[in-house]
Amino acid sequence: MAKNVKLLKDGLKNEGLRYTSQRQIVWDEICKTDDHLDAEDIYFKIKTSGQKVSRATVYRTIDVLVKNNLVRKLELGDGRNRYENKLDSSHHDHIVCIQCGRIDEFMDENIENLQDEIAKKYQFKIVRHIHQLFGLCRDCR
Amino acid sequence: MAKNVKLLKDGLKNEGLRYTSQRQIVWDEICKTDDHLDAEDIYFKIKTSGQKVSRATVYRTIDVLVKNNLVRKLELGDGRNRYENKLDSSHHDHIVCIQCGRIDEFMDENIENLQDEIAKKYQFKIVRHIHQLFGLCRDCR
DNA sequence: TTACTTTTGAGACTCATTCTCATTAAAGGA
DNA sequence: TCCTTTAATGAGAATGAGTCTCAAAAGTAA
Repeated sequence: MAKNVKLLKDGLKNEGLRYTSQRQIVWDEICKTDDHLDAEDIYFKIKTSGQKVSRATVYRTIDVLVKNNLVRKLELGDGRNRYENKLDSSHHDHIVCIQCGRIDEFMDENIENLQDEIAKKYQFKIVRHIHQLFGLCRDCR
Repeated sequence: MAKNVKLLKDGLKNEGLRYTSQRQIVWDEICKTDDHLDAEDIYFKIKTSGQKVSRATVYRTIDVLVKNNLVRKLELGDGRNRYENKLDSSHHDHIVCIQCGRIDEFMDENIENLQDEIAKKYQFKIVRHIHQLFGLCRDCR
Protein backbone atom coordinates (compact mmCIF):
# COMPACT_ATOMS: atom_id res chain seq x y z
CA MET A 1 0.00 0.00 0.00
CA ALA A 2 3.06 2.24 0.25
CA LYS A 3 2.91 2.56 -3.53
CA ASN A 4 -0.53 4.10 -3.19
CA VAL A 5 0.66 6.63 -0.67
CA LYS A 6 3.38 7.81 -3.00
CA LEU A 7 1.10 7.92 -6.01
CA LEU A 8 -1.35 10.08 -4.12
CA LYS A 9 1.24 12.38 -2.59
CA ASP A 10 2.88 12.95 -5.94
CA GLY A 11 -0.42 13.58 -7.64
CA LEU A 12 -1.48 16.09 -5.02
CA LYS A 13 1.87 17.83 -5.06
CA ASN A 14 1.64 18.26 -8.81
CA GLU A 15 -1.62 20.09 -8.37
CA GLY A 16 -0.48 22.13 -5.37
CA LEU A 17 -2.98 20.32 -3.16
CA ARG A 18 -2.46 19.16 0.39
CA TYR A 19 -2.01 15.59 1.49
CA THR A 20 -4.68 14.70 4.04
CA SER A 21 -5.73 11.53 5.83
CA GLN A 22 -9.20 11.75 4.32
CA ARG A 23 -7.82 11.77 0.82
CA GLN A 24 -5.65 8.77 1.62
CA ILE A 25 -8.60 6.87 3.08
CA VAL A 26 -10.75 7.44 -0.01
CA TRP A 27 -7.93 6.53 -2.38
CA ASP A 28 -7.15 3.38 -0.37
CA GLU A 29 -10.77 2.31 -0.51
CA ILE A 30 -10.86 2.70 -4.28
CA CYS A 31 -7.63 0.73 -4.58
CA LYS A 32 -8.93 -2.18 -2.54
CA THR A 33 -11.11 -3.56 -5.29
CA ASP A 34 -11.39 -3.84 -9.03
CA ASP A 35 -15.14 -3.48 -8.82
CA HIS A 36 -16.86 -0.43 -10.19
CA LEU A 37 -18.06 1.40 -7.10
CA ASP A 38 -20.26 4.45 -6.87
CA ALA A 39 -19.65 7.32 -4.46
CA GLU A 40 -22.14 6.02 -1.94
CA ASP A 41 -20.47 2.59 -1.95
CA ILE A 42 -17.17 4.20 -1.18
CA TYR A 43 -18.61 6.43 1.52
CA PHE A 44 -20.37 3.51 3.14
CA LYS A 45 -17.43 1.13 3.02
CA ILE A 46 -15.28 3.72 4.74
CA LYS A 47 -17.95 4.32 7.34
CA THR A 48 -18.41 0.62 7.98
CA SER A 49 -14.68 0.13 8.41
CA GLY A 50 -14.86 2.49 11.38
CA GLN A 51 -13.08 5.40 9.74
CA LYS A 52 -14.89 8.60 9.02
CA VAL A 53 -14.84 10.83 6.00
CA SER A 54 -17.83 12.99 5.17
CA ARG A 55 -19.85 12.42 2.07
CA ALA A 56 -18.84 15.82 0.71
CA THR A 57 -15.18 14.94 1.10
CA VAL A 58 -15.68 11.61 -0.60
CA TYR A 59 -17.14 13.39 -3.61
CA ARG A 60 -14.47 16.09 -3.55
CA THR A 61 -11.67 13.57 -3.25
CA ILE A 62 -13.00 11.47 -6.10
CA ASP A 63 -12.92 14.58 -8.27
CA VAL A 64 -9.33 15.20 -7.34
CA LEU A 65 -8.39 11.60 -8.10
CA VAL A 66 -10.16 11.66 -11.44
CA LYS A 67 -8.46 14.91 -12.42
CA ASN A 68 -5.11 13.46 -11.42
CA ASN A 69 -5.65 10.41 -13.51
CA LEU A 70 -5.60 7.99 -10.59
CA VAL A 71 -9.25 7.08 -11.01
CA ARG A 72 -11.49 6.63 -14.02
CA LYS A 73 -15.07 7.81 -13.93
CA LEU A 74 -17.64 5.55 -15.52
CA GLU A 75 -20.90 7.09 -16.69
CA LEU A 76 -23.39 4.36 -17.38
CA GLY A 77 -26.36 6.65 -17.73
CA ASP A 78 -28.28 5.23 -14.78
CA GLY A 79 -27.98 8.38 -12.69
CA ARG A 80 -24.97 7.46 -10.64
CA ASN A 81 -21.33 7.37 -11.60
CA ARG A 82 -18.98 4.49 -10.89
CA TYR A 83 -15.27 4.69 -10.29
CA GLU A 84 -12.35 2.34 -10.84
CA ASN A 85 -8.73 2.72 -9.87
CA LYS A 86 -6.22 2.96 -12.69
CA LEU A 87 -3.50 1.22 -10.70
CA ASP A 88 -2.43 -1.46 -13.10
CA SER A 89 -5.16 -1.52 -15.67
CA SER A 90 -4.50 -0.09 -19.06
CA HIS A 91 -7.10 1.71 -21.14
CA HIS A 92 -10.29 -0.22 -21.77
CA ASP A 93 -13.97 0.27 -22.40
CA HIS A 94 -16.97 -1.51 -20.90
CA ILE A 95 -19.59 -4.05 -21.82
CA VAL A 96 -22.49 -4.01 -19.39
CA CYS A 97 -25.27 -6.48 -18.68
CA ILE A 98 -28.57 -4.62 -18.41
CA GLN A 99 -30.06 -7.49 -16.44
CA CYS A 100 -27.58 -8.38 -13.71
CA GLY A 101 -25.27 -5.37 -13.80
CA ARG A 102 -22.17 -7.37 -14.65
CA ILE A 103 -19.47 -5.18 -16.15
CA ASP A 104 -16.70 -6.62 -18.31
CA GLU A 105 -13.85 -4.68 -19.82
CA PHE A 106 -12.72 -4.76 -23.41
CA MET A 107 -10.05 -3.12 -25.49
CA ASP A 108 -9.72 -3.17 -29.24
CA GLU A 109 -6.76 -1.56 -30.89
CA ASN A 110 -8.57 -1.36 -34.22
CA ILE A 111 -11.47 0.57 -32.76
CA GLU A 112 -9.04 2.97 -31.11
CA ASN A 113 -7.37 3.60 -34.45
CA LEU A 114 -10.67 4.09 -36.24
CA GLN A 115 -11.64 6.64 -33.59
CA ASP A 116 -8.47 8.57 -34.32
CA GLU A 117 -9.36 8.62 -37.98
CA ILE A 118 -12.84 9.89 -37.24
CA ALA A 119 -11.38 12.64 -35.07
CA LYS A 120 -9.09 13.65 -37.90
CA LYS A 121 -11.92 13.66 -40.40
CA TYR A 122 -14.04 15.93 -38.20
CA GLN A 123 -11.01 17.98 -37.17
CA PHE A 124 -11.52 17.32 -33.47
CA LYS A 125 -8.75 17.01 -30.93
CA ILE A 126 -10.06 14.15 -28.76
CA VAL A 127 -9.46 14.27 -25.02
CA ARG A 128 -11.59 11.33 -23.93
CA HIS A 129 -14.19 8.94 -25.19
CA ILE A 130 -16.98 6.75 -23.93
CA HIS A 131 -17.65 3.43 -25.55
CA GLN A 132 -20.11 1.17 -23.83
CA LEU A 133 -21.94 -1.88 -25.08
CA PHE A 134 -25.18 -2.75 -23.27
CA GLY A 135 -26.87 -6.09 -23.52
CA LEU A 136 -27.46 -9.44 -21.90
CA CYS A 137 -24.52 -11.44 -20.64
CA ARG A 138 -24.20 -15.19 -21.13
CA ASP A 139 -25.98 -15.90 -17.86
CA CYS A 140 -28.93 -13.60 -18.56
CA ARG A 141 -29.71 -14.10 -22.23
CA MET B 1 -46.04 17.33 -41.14
CA ALA B 2 -48.79 14.84 -41.99
CA LYS B 3 -46.11 12.17 -42.10
CA ASN B 4 -45.34 12.86 -38.46
CA VAL B 5 -48.96 12.52 -37.47
CA LYS B 6 -49.15 9.10 -39.06
CA LEU B 7 -45.87 7.94 -37.57
CA LEU B 8 -47.02 8.91 -34.12
CA LYS B 9 -50.51 7.44 -34.46
CA ASP B 10 -49.12 4.16 -35.74
CA GLY B 11 -46.53 4.00 -32.98
CA LEU B 12 -49.10 4.67 -30.30
CA LYS B 13 -51.53 2.16 -31.75
CA ASN B 14 -48.85 -0.51 -31.70
CA GLU B 15 -48.45 0.02 -28.01
CA GLY B 16 -52.13 0.29 -27.28
CA LEU B 17 -51.71 3.92 -26.28
CA ARG B 18 -54.02 6.81 -27.01
CA TYR B 19 -53.37 9.54 -29.49
CA THR B 20 -53.52 12.90 -27.71
CA SER B 21 -52.83 16.48 -28.70
CA GLN B 22 -50.08 16.76 -26.09
CA ARG B 23 -48.21 13.82 -27.53
CA GLN B 24 -48.50 15.32 -31.00
CA ILE B 25 -47.22 18.69 -29.78
CA VAL B 26 -44.16 17.14 -28.15
CA TRP B 27 -43.41 14.97 -31.15
CA ASP B 28 -43.82 17.93 -33.53
CA GLU B 29 -41.42 19.98 -31.46
CA ILE B 30 -38.77 17.27 -31.60
CA CYS B 31 -39.26 16.93 -35.35
CA LYS B 32 -38.81 20.66 -35.98
CA THR B 33 -35.05 20.57 -35.53
CA ASP B 34 -32.04 18.35 -35.95
CA ASP B 35 -30.49 19.84 -32.84
CA HIS B 36 -30.05 17.74 -29.74
CA LEU B 37 -32.56 19.16 -27.28
CA ASP B 38 -33.01 18.33 -23.63
CA ALA B 39 -36.41 17.92 -21.98
CA GLU B 40 -36.38 21.44 -20.60
CA ASP B 41 -35.64 22.86 -24.07
CA ILE B 42 -38.61 21.00 -25.47
CA TYR B 43 -40.88 22.05 -22.62
CA PHE B 44 -39.82 25.66 -22.95
CA LYS B 45 -40.13 25.82 -26.74
CA ILE B 46 -43.67 24.48 -26.50
CA LYS B 47 -44.52 26.96 -23.77
CA THR B 48 -43.03 29.87 -25.71
CA SER B 49 -44.99 28.92 -28.80
CA GLY B 50 -48.17 29.54 -26.81
CA GLN B 51 -49.20 25.92 -26.51
CA LYS B 52 -49.24 24.18 -23.17
CA VAL B 53 -48.07 20.76 -22.16
CA SER B 54 -46.98 20.09 -18.60
CA ARG B 55 -43.42 19.22 -17.77
CA ALA B 56 -44.50 15.78 -16.55
CA THR B 57 -46.22 15.08 -19.85
CA VAL B 58 -43.18 16.21 -21.80
CA TYR B 59 -41.09 13.68 -19.92
CA ARG B 60 -43.70 10.98 -20.22
CA THR B 61 -44.15 11.56 -23.93
CA ILE B 62 -40.44 11.51 -24.59
CA ASP B 63 -40.30 8.10 -22.92
CA VAL B 64 -43.08 6.86 -25.15
CA LEU B 65 -41.33 8.19 -28.25
CA VAL B 66 -38.01 6.64 -27.26
CA LYS B 67 -39.64 3.28 -26.60
CA ASN B 68 -41.38 3.46 -29.97
CA ASN B 69 -38.16 4.16 -31.76
CA LEU B 70 -39.21 7.59 -32.98
CA VAL B 71 -36.67 9.40 -30.84
CA ARG B 72 -33.14 8.57 -29.79
CA LYS B 73 -31.96 9.41 -26.28
CA LEU B 74 -28.46 10.83 -25.95
CA GLU B 75 -26.65 10.46 -22.65
CA LEU B 76 -23.67 12.77 -22.60
CA GLY B 77 -22.96 12.32 -18.92
CA ASP B 78 -23.55 15.93 -18.00
CA GLY B 79 -26.65 15.23 -16.00
CA ARG B 80 -29.26 15.92 -18.60
CA ASN B 81 -30.32 13.80 -21.53
CA ARG B 82 -30.73 15.10 -25.06
CA TYR B 83 -33.11 13.84 -27.68
CA GLU B 84 -33.09 13.71 -31.46
CA ASN B 85 -35.76 12.63 -33.87
CA LYS B 86 -35.05 9.54 -35.96
CA LEU B 87 -37.06 10.82 -38.90
CA ASP B 88 -34.59 10.39 -41.70
CA SER B 89 -31.31 9.81 -39.95
CA SER B 90 -29.85 6.37 -39.88
CA HIS B 91 -27.80 5.00 -36.99
CA HIS B 92 -24.89 7.15 -35.92
CA ASP B 93 -22.79 8.04 -32.90
CA HIS B 94 -21.63 11.43 -31.64
CA ILE B 95 -18.51 13.52 -31.44
CA VAL B 96 -18.91 16.35 -28.94
CA CYS B 97 -16.96 19.56 -28.39
CA ILE B 98 -16.36 20.01 -24.67
CA GLN B 99 -15.81 23.74 -25.18
CA CYS B 100 -18.70 24.98 -27.30
CA GLY B 101 -21.10 22.04 -27.08
CA ARG B 102 -21.12 21.40 -30.82
CA ILE B 103 -22.32 17.88 -31.60
CA ASP B 104 -21.43 16.16 -34.87
CA GLU B 105 -22.59 12.74 -35.93
CA PHE B 106 -20.44 9.92 -37.23
CA MET B 107 -20.96 6.39 -38.40
CA ASP B 108 -18.31 3.81 -39.11
CA GLU B 109 -19.26 0.43 -40.44
CA ASN B 110 -15.96 -1.07 -39.35
CA ILE B 111 -16.45 -0.02 -35.75
CA GLU B 112 -19.95 -1.47 -35.81
CA ASN B 113 -18.56 -4.80 -37.02
CA LEU B 114 -15.79 -4.81 -34.43
CA GLN B 115 -18.40 -4.23 -31.74
CA ASP B 116 -20.28 -7.28 -32.93
CA GLU B 117 -17.11 -9.32 -32.64
CA ILE B 118 -16.49 -8.10 -29.12
CA ALA B 119 -20.05 -9.00 -28.17
CA LYS B 120 -19.51 -12.47 -29.55
CA LYS B 121 -16.23 -12.87 -27.71
CA TYR B 122 -17.80 -11.91 -24.38
CA GLN B 123 -20.97 -13.83 -25.19
CA PHE B 124 -23.20 -10.80 -24.81
CA LYS B 125 -26.35 -10.16 -26.79
CA ILE B 126 -26.08 -6.40 -27.43
CA VAL B 127 -29.22 -4.31 -27.37
CA ARG B 128 -27.70 -0.86 -27.59
CA HIS B 129 -24.42 0.95 -27.36
CA ILE B 130 -23.00 4.34 -26.56
CA HIS B 131 -20.01 5.62 -28.43
CA GLN B 132 -19.05 9.22 -27.89
CA LEU B 133 -15.86 11.09 -28.64
CA PHE B 134 -15.22 14.21 -26.56
CA GLY B 135 -12.70 16.86 -27.50
CA LEU B 136 -12.16 20.24 -29.05
CA CYS B 137 -13.69 21.02 -32.41
CA ARG B 138 -11.84 22.87 -35.13
CA ASP B 139 -13.06 26.24 -33.87
CA CYS B 140 -12.08 25.63 -30.25
CA ARG B 141 -8.75 23.83 -30.40
C1' DT C 1 -74.55 9.31 -24.27
C1' DT C 2 -72.82 6.19 -21.04
C1' DA C 3 -69.29 3.63 -18.80
C1' DC C 4 -64.75 2.71 -18.53
C1' DT C 5 -59.89 3.56 -18.83
C1' DT C 6 -56.05 6.21 -19.95
C1' DT C 7 -53.85 10.64 -19.84
C1' DT C 8 -52.92 15.01 -18.04
C1' DG C 9 -51.43 18.87 -14.84
C1' DA C 10 -49.67 20.78 -10.66
C1' DG C 11 -46.88 20.27 -7.48
C1' DA C 12 -44.73 17.21 -4.09
C1' DC C 13 -40.98 14.16 -3.97
C1' DT C 14 -36.47 11.61 -4.92
C1' DC C 15 -31.79 11.13 -5.01
C1' DA C 16 -27.11 11.92 -6.63
C1' DT C 17 -24.33 15.56 -6.35
C1' DT C 18 -22.84 20.30 -5.14
C1' DC C 19 -22.60 24.22 -2.23
C1' DT C 20 -22.07 27.04 2.13
C1' DC C 21 -19.67 28.42 5.86
C1' DA C 22 -17.83 27.85 10.34
C1' DT C 23 -14.20 24.95 12.13
C1' DT C 24 -9.99 22.26 11.64
C1' DA C 25 -5.59 21.16 10.06
C1' DA C 26 -1.62 21.16 6.48
C1' DA C 27 2.69 23.61 5.16
C1' DG C 28 6.29 26.69 5.28
C1' DG C 29 8.86 30.14 7.64
C1' DA C 30 10.67 32.37 11.87
C1' DT D 1 8.42 24.22 18.01
C1' DC D 2 5.26 27.87 17.32
C1' DC D 3 2.94 31.12 14.13
C1' DT D 4 0.55 32.48 10.15
C1' DT D 5 -1.64 31.63 6.12
C1' DT D 6 -4.60 29.20 3.34
C1' DA D 7 -6.64 24.98 1.94
C1' DA D 8 -9.56 21.11 3.45
C1' DT D 9 -13.24 19.25 6.10
C1' DG D 10 -18.00 18.25 8.05
C1' DA D 11 -22.84 18.88 8.57
C1' DG D 12 -26.47 19.92 6.55
C1' DA D 13 -28.87 22.94 3.22
C1' DA D 14 -29.50 23.54 -1.64
C1' DT D 15 -29.81 22.12 -6.44
C1' DG D 16 -31.81 20.15 -10.39
C1' DA D 17 -33.16 16.52 -13.60
C1' DG D 18 -36.42 13.39 -13.50
C1' DT D 19 -40.42 10.68 -11.28
C1' DC D 20 -44.61 10.08 -8.73
C1' DT D 21 -49.38 11.07 -6.94
C1' DC D 22 -54.00 11.81 -7.45
C1' DA D 23 -57.94 14.38 -8.76
C1' DA D 24 -59.75 16.19 -13.00
C1' DA D 25 -60.07 15.84 -18.04
C1' DA D 26 -60.45 13.47 -22.23
C1' DG D 27 -60.12 9.34 -25.38
C1' DT D 28 -62.69 4.96 -26.73
C1' DA D 29 -65.96 1.39 -27.44
C1' DA D 30 -70.59 0.09 -27.23
